[in-house]
Amino acid sequence: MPRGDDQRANLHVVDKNDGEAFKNDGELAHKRLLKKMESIANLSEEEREGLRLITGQRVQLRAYEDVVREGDRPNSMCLLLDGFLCRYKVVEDGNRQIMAFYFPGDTPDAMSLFIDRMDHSLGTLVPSTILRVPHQTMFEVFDQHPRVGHLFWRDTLIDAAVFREWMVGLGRREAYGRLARLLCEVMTRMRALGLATDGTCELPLTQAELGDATGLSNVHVSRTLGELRNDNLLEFKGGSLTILDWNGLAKAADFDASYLHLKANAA
Amino acid sequence: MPRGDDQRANLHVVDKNDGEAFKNDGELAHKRLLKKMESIANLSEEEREGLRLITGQRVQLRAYEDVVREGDRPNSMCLLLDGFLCRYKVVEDGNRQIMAFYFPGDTPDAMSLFIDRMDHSLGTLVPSTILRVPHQTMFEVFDQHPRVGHLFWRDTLIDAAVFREWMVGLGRREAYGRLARLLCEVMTRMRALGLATDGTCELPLTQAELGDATGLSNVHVSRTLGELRNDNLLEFKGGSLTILDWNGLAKAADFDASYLHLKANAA
DNA sequence: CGCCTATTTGATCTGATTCAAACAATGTGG
DNA sequence: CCACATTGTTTGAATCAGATCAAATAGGCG
Repeated sequence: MPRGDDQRANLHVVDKNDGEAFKNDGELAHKRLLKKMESIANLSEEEREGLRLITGQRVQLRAYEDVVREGDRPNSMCLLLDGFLCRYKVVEDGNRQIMAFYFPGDTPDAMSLFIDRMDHSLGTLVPSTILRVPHQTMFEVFDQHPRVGHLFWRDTLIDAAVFREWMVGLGRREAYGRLARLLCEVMTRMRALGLATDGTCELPLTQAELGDATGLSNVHVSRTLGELRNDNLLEFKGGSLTILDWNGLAKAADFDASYLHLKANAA
Repeated sequence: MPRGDDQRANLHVVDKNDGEAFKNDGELAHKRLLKKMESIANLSEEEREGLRLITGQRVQLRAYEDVVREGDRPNSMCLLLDGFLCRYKVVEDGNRQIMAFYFPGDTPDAMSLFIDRMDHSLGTLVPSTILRVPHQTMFEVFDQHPRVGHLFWRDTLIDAAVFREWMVGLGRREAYGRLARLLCEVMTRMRALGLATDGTCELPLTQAELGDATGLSNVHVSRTLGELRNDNLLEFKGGSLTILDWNGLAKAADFDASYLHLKANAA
């Protein structure tokens, strides 16, 4: 990311829920991946076993650091273990468009398995831990367990469905609903990953970043967020989002989670 | 599509180039698919053979007819043989966002292989011919030829890359560049499929449809297109696009085709 | 020719941007 | 522990890109 600082370093720990200690990285990785994949598919025992084979090197990143950058030709795929990532692209006038947010368990650059050169960047928003899984490893797993490949394929397709939904927001919805929608989506996905409690979840974003994601200026985000607050729909401060009135917000957002293609029990 | 009419039925034949007659559907399908896949990957002989196994039922559609509709649970995948499709979603106020255009050789609903329920619709813009390939068939091909599966996976990932590019346009670029970009993309893709000659290709869209794709009103599309014309960058009428000054247009659009991930010889 | 749809052009309005300044919160160094 | 620096948020005023409304014009087609 453009900014190299680390100001908000200790603002944020994504996973407060599980106090358990993990014997090794593999165990945490497996837990995260399992939780994620279970949110989008019913896993067979074979698939679970296949997922267990996905291992790699643990890497700790600071806030506002790039995982991969436009133009890179990565030979590994990242699994987010803890933290918060975004996919973004910077346009010539310096403006930035954030195209997606990623949470623990996500594998946001699975695309690099079949696309050599990154056409955008992926960066952290807070200090984050990732697992770098060699492409080689992934292809071996796919060879042995084609169904696991299909799981990841499904995941990349859902990722694309989210892009489409954002496109509709950017092209055809105004600020109020657009923001409402984004916040509904974040909460829904966080919930599915077990990372939300009582309508509250971590969302360590500045209003400018929210603007980069919704195609709005930071000023207008401030105003619009103010409206949402005024309408008693939500609270958003200190890097944390609380939805006070889910039905109200979902209605304002015209939100229907089906584009996330979550399994019934996860949604 | 909302409109059920067939007004522009004989306005348009996409593939004027090949006068060849095809003994059967399979041959045309194979030709189209090969051309498409060759534009995004270097194919091995095995992959070519695998692609040949992809067969199905030929279906003729009128203009403005849906191939699949939001909410559907298709059990087949469509390969566009001739015509012109778009992916779109309608929002509550009646506005529409077009999310992608598809040309002969594209398989725009490959996603349905791994996503049960359509979260958007896919419709024709002119009379079109598709091949309906049962999911079953596709899975059998993937089983026998995993590399063919990977080709399609790559294709769905490139599709997603195009969504991202459009997102950036919708969120962060103004009308002039946004429109210029779309037209650069269309021309580049058509050229890669061998469906453009001398900077001219078919683009059977109304200005309102162009607006639905760029998130602009038809009125503003008219004005902006006027500017592009005034700047001697292009001509657009009669369902056909001619780019008069590629460098000029690409510059205005800040267009870099790398997000299309075409093979060097195709780009 | 006449109908229908698409395009163009003009006038007005508005959601959102930009510029600017005040204010709040958080972290840093003395 | 306080003062200062930095970054983020809020509010106000001016401006602008694009939408909307409305009417005129142009193209195809039966």
